[in-house]
Amino acid sequence: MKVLTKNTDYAVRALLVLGAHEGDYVSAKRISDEQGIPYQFLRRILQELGKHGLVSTKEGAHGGVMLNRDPGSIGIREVIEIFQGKVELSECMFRKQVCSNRANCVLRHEIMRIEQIVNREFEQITIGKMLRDLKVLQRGGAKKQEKYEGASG
Amino acid sequence: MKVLTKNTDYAVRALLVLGAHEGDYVSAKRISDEQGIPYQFLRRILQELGKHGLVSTKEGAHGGVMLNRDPGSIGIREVIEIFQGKVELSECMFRKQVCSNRANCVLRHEIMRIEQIVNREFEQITIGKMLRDLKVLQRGGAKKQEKYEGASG
DNA sequence: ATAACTGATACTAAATTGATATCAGTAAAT
DNA sequence: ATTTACTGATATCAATTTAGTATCAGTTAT
Repeated sequence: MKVLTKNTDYAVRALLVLGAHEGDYVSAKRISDEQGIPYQFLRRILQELGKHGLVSTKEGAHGGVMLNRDPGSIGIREVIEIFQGKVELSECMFRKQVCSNRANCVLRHEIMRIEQIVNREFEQITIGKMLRDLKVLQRGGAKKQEKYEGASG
Repeated sequence: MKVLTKNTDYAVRALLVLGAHEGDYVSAKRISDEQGIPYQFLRRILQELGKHGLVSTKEGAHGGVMLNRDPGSIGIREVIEIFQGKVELSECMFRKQVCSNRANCVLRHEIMRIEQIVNREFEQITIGKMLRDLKVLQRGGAKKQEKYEGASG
């Protein structure tokens, strides 16, 4: 059971790159190369992020994509919702006979409680927070490296 | 984004029915009818639950399926893992260049922390707990009804 | 004019999900 | 012993989702 799809995965990685170059337009090509994300796939993802206002774009040569929001305001939850829809555990796991009184369904409450926890947690992981963590890693890391240009798995 | 599939949904509902008839063999047909679950689909689900030791089965006339464990020991997490595999947010969202130092990856830590929260929560919702909640509902509910034999949505 | 870009779609392959169908075997009731 | 009510084990299928590719048109810096 994989919770996050490639869409979301790639989007987050792209946002991290953009966050590391705030104020600059970065081309899809470059992000694709640096992150090893299939180019055309990434293109669509970036366009989607654009439609949702997370990034702004500039056409033509020297164009590209630029982060349009404070990295700290972009939580994983938002990205997930763009590409995978709202997190729902089940339409209603108990909509059938087991739970006849849907309105008061205690169990449904239980499920929704977890949904809220998950959403809150996802919301608290922001691009900004991730960038800070990455910087700590890079400063404290064993071997020095160019920004995102290393090649390791 | 739906977290729980029909497999899991149906399995939980079946386990609830079985939990309400502890010690008795209940046929797939009956569960299917009572819960509105497609018969053949349910059959496979019950067989799977059998293979994992959650239920025991009895062939032939008057046979069926019986709960093989204490309802309180069966958490949703276990059911999810049987039908959807372990809950993983992503193989490793940051396995590529963004996170070069995989072993110490702080972000991965963050993701795994959420995974643990989700798993813990799912684990704490047990068939036993659900059954208790259902009984409270039924005692306190507006209209009386036969055990699971009503028909409402 | 050309190279380096984005916008917008159309398309495809593979995997997953939900569901159905079939045949064989077992056990209780008659 | 035959019928009826069951499970065991698979095979098959359609729809949807996921991941990825391809194409054409338009924009901008040089």
